[in-house]
Amino acid sequence: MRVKEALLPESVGKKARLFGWVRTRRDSKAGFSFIDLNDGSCLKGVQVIAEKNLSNYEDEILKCGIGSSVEIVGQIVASPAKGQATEVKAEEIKILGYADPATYPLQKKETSFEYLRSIAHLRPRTMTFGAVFRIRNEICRSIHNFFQSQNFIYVQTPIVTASDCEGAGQMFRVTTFELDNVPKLESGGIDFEQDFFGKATNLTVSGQLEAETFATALSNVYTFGPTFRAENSNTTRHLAEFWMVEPEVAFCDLEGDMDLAESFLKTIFRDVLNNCADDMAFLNEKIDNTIIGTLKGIVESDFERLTYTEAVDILIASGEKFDFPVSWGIDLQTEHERYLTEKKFRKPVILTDYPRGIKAFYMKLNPDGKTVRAMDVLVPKIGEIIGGSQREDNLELLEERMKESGLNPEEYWWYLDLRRYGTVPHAGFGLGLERCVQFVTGMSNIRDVIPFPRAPKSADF
RNA sequence: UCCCGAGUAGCGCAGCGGUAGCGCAGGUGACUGUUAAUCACUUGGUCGUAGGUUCGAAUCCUACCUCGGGAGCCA
Repeated sequence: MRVKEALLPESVGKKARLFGWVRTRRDSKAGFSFIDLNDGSCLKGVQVIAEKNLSNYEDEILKCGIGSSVEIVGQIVASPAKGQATEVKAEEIKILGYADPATYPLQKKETSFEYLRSIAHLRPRTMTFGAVFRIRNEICRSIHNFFQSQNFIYVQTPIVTASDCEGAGQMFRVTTFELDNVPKLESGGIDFEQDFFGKATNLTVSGQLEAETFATALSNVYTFGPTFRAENSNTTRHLAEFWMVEPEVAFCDLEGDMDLAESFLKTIFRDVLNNCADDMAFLNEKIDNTIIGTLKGIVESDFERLTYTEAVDILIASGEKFDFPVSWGIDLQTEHERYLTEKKFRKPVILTDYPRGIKAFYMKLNPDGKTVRAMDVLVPKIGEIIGGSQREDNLELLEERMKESGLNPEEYWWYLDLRRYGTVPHAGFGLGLERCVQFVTGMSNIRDVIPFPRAPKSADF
């Protein structure tokens, strides 16, 4: 039985065999101890009563402190004291593994997230991280449910890619070369033909282009996997390795894309509110007392939708003093996005139709020739949580945009084939999983919502 | 990468030119159907690293390292 079940009032009267870790132990001279047992199945631990008539009470139970792992067999009874409905009257307690209280890094007291990052192998045992990672799991389940229930096909796109540029950021090189002896061409360049794949390869920065190939065959698809960016970003919302969800939908325009993104986020938030109530209540109390209210508000209202041009007009007319002045054509700064989401509208905002010059080559050109059918979903505090677009489905325009972006269309022959043979309007977006978890949980640093964060100068564990 | 800020006991912090302190954790004892239990006593630190200024540096200066916050890049 898991602790979660042992806590239910209807479990009273049942016999239980529980496994878990000791959170705290309180001894009573009256001849028994309270053991707070947690197994990660839920936020709370179950209170175990260990009486001194247990054969190993003196020499084992009184020595098992915080962090020790135990197996407990006992009867679930109604608790006579406040604080819990049930407790376990132990009949047998086996110590599976001691944790020396003098050196065990976790304490009963709250510990800084900064320090917990340095013991990332133990931090899942804390209340906060347990809650965060149960919620992260619920979000992942919700993501799959959302797409599967609408007959999207889950496609696994490659992690190693030979596209030398997918339009997004610095990439990690993948090679089997000995770095102190890299084969060179006579011209002095690197001879990638001798490398493992016979060409230069990198870790993927996005599965989108590959997902498009499946969308133009299976209609509705999504990817969900790790993504890598070698940017030297040192912020609370960037990682070098993160997880991204990328739906791609054929026969869909930007409006359909926005509708999908909005119902997608609402579904995730609703599922978390419904299925992680205890964990959310805990985080709402300890981390950020606005998260539950914010999520409920979002689920019940419509996202604000406006064009980039309208947003620029609003920002100019706002009278706010921005560090970066606003004018049509600039990329919006964090301060501008925050004004829109946190001050002006106080809810998620979808911005569309950005200037072509600041967006990726694959986004569909509007008839005005100046803007593209892009959309960014912005949320308070986090900023961009989803970035998407309707894709350029016109062969000539796409080739033109590639050249404009300094890309060689020949290297993307397979991508262009999708427009050459039976092209269709299609659209999609990318959701940064960790940013979503951050937004939902209120955790301020993205490194605290992924089990083992990878960031510049940081790849421990 | 840029701009700030911080590195002092296992953890959280104070001290900011004159012989290193508090809370929590750990240890010992008392007390108790307890809830981050409580109370008393107690162990524990070449003050991030390397230089420099000074009679004297945790404290002032320089460089470096690491961490945090903000910015850029983005998800």
